[in-house]
Amino acid sequence: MARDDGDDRSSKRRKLDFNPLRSDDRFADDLPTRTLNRRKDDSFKSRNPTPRGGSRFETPEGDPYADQVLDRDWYGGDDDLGGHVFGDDTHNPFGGDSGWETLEREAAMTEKKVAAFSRGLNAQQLQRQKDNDAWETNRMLTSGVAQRRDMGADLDADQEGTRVHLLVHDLRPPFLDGRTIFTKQLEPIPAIRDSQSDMAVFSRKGSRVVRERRTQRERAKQAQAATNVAGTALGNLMGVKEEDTDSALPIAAEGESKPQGSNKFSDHLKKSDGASDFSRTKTLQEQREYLPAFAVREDLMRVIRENQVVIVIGETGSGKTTQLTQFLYEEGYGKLGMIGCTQPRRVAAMSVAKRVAEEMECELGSTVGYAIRFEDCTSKDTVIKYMTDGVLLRESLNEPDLDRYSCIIMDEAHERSLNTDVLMGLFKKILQRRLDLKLIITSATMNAKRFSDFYGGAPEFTIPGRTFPVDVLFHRSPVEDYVDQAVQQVLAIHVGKPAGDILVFMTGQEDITVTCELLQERLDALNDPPKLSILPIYSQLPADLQAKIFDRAPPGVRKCIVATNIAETSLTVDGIMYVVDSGYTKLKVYNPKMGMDMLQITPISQANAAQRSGRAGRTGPGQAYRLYTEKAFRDEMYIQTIPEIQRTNLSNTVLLLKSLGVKDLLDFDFMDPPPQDTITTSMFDLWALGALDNLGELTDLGHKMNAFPMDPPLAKLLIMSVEYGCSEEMLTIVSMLSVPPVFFRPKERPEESDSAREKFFVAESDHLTYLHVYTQWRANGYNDAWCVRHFLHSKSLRRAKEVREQLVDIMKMQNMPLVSCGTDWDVIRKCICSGYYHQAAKVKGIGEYINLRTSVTVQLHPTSALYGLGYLPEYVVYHELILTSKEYMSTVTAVDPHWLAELGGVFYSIKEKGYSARDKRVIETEFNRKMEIEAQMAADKKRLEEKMRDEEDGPQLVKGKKGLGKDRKTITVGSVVKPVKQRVRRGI
DNA sequence: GAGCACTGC
Repeated sequence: MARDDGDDRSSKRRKLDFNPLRSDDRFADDLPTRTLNRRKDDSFKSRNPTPRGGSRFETPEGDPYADQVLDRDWYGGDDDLGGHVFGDDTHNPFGGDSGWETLEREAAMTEKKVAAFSRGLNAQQLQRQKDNDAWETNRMLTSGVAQRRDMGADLDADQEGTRVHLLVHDLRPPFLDGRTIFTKQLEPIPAIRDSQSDMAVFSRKGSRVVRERRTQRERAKQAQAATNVAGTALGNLMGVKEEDTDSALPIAAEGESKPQGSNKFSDHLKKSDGASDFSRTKTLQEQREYLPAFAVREDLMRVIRENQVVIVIGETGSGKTTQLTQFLYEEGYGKLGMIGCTQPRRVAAMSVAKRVAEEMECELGSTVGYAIRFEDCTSKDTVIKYMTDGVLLRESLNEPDLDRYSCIIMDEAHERSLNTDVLMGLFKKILQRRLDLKLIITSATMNAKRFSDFYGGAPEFTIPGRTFPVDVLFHRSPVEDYVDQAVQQVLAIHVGKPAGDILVFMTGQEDITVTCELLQERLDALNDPPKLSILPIYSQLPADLQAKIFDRAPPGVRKCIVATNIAETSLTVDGIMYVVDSGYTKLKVYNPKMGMDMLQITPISQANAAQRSGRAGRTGPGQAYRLYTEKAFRDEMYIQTIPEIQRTNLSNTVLLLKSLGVKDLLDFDFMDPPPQDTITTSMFDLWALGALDNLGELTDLGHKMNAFPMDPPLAKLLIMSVEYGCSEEMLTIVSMLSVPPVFFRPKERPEESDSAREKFFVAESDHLTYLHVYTQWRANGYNDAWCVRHFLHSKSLRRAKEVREQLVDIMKMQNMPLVSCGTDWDVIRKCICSGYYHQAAKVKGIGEYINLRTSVTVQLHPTSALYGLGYLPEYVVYHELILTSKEYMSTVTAVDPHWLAELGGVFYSIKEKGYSARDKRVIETEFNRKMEIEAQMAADKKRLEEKMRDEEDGPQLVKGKKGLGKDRKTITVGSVVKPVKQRVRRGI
């Protein structure tokens, strides 16, 4: 890149004033942390309970309220846990309206509009920007980071008023011309069963008390902002010094600032002291024999001997997960190959393996081992291998028939994780090639028939469970505000019911916080209330606070755990006797039209409800209070949650299947096929990235991308970074993007954490900001205490380090060199542009951008490094869109429009007045490229159409003609594919 | 000028 031309104007009008790759002394460990003490101002919130909450429980003596509430509001449903009969007509009842939120799209942008948006600022804003420019120029010149000549050239360019305009082309690859079907699921699948139902309406509206709290907080914040400018971006720029009041205020995370070695599960498992009387007094063998699975062992083994596929219905407490593998081992299956058992979660794979190793009295990693990402605890002696489903899926890439295994158990298959579903489809074919392979699928009662039907009527075998009865109580009338009602219910239980802990299911962090606050306030308002220990839990909560829910409460104190879904399957707390179920959850749904995932509050499914209620019956009989009517349960909830494969972005999966040799996705036997829209969007994205060619076949780039366990755009960044000579830096950026957010922003100290974050900003790029954070962390010895001081999640950073190490290994294996570009951030930004050009946006207004291709208006997120820049870069690319109150771009980097045209030639070309010689050259090359692309597309289209004609002549011969059979022995299709309407082409 | 359930490679 010619930096000295002076006409490379839009991208680098600002020079970075520090080097993200050098240890920066502002972050040195020994500097005092600059913090603010805001606690005083905050406190009024918690001392000021709502009048309503205060008065309701002030009954003079006793508390008749509790029983009264129960009598009025509750009755036993006829659906106790044992009595549930779930039909198998489960998914996709397409009754009801679409649950998709459709956002208005702007009409296609005309060229005129493009021109109008080119500045997107009014006169006043322009003036402010000019002032800012002048000020910054001055700062840079005086600080010595910039030479006057550079700045002069930039400013001149601005004054000339020559702007670059991008023209946008709406090209689609020939294989996605709208006539091809890829799946049997042509219609989208609504996330909510009936969008007009009470629960759907209430979930859209949200909880009133939560809204009230939110506005209260905002008002308090405004009041604060008025009296204090320090701690803001402006404050920092102006050099406002803040008092070091840190010592007076221990923050929540400080307590865990002691160095924590690693994220390895083995470390976490040591502290589990769940030893019951039973486990202390009985030998391991006696414990095994006590399990229900033990009693049915002979029958089960016979069924497995006689059938290739068996569905095992293992109820909670049956011991299936630990015993099945051992039975198979004792039966001799281990001599024929490994016995594999997949788990949907890492912790489960690890802890179950540990338990089985103990029972078999062998070292973990010898006969019994486990494999999860970052930890392969197996050896050549391993016979019983526990693993996550993702690990097995990756193994199938290298070993398509899974030859090393004699049996595979897919545990918890009813959860229908994306990986499980893909494996299910793969097994359909594998089993036909490998008649000696045994497949055992374990499932909860209600899904068993689906699995059985899928595998041609495989036998079902039930292992009884060992749980206690749970009384299920439905609310009499629809509950409009689930948070308020949940709080009332908990208090009613607390004051009116015998001892036993309470578990409340909420949707997310905000709900949980409000619930806890309200509970405490209303409890405090009671006259001498019994003691209640209120404990929130959600995954984002720091680990030490999470651990508190497992501590036994002191005598006479009741525990009340307020949790997200995390307590539904991932965490099991003993001693829960009461469950309060809000009936809602946050569900990730994919909107292919907008190409984005969103988290939507939705009513839970009946299966979720059963799972939640069941949590009350682990250690004794329990009660479940459902904050919805029995009618709502029956009519407004899906029987099963829509499987993940039908509500998520599938570019990853499509890429995987393509490289597994699945040429025609229509032929792939999904238990529940993903919707057409989702597949076409995913394919389009892959094509736009260059992973699929114009005919829909995997390209070399696509093959390479498959080696990396991450989303396709990130994999592409890594591959491109080798060409650009910045793979060291890109490895870090990609790792940071693959972990949960690193910036910690506690509600109690928003300003401090904001200013801490701002200190890491690299102008014009959030990607580079991440690089900066990581390099600083490394420069400070990967120190946890340093993270706490700078409001960073050390857990995420450590995870990023692990991811990075794994990616380095893969790069080495792929013979991709690790090279550093030193301090040339333009190279990194250009490389970023090469991976994200399909997600580019142009400035439209203050903090507002418009997606170049889709014309969807998107916002710059206030946490972006570009926000406080003082001006808005004209063109940006972004990592992803997140929908909260608005559509926000998250992780944004400013780019040069020339880069977009050069790298994303399929979509963009340059239109420009006042050409310089360089621009002319660029434009000519781009024009030639464009012509090439168009010629290629036309040729491919012709080829494709010829192929299509061939196929219509002889539908049954298609496979041979497509050349599918050449390098594979047999092509078998599990079930008969329905004949496709003529003139509609089959999938590629 | 804001806030994101849970997994997994």
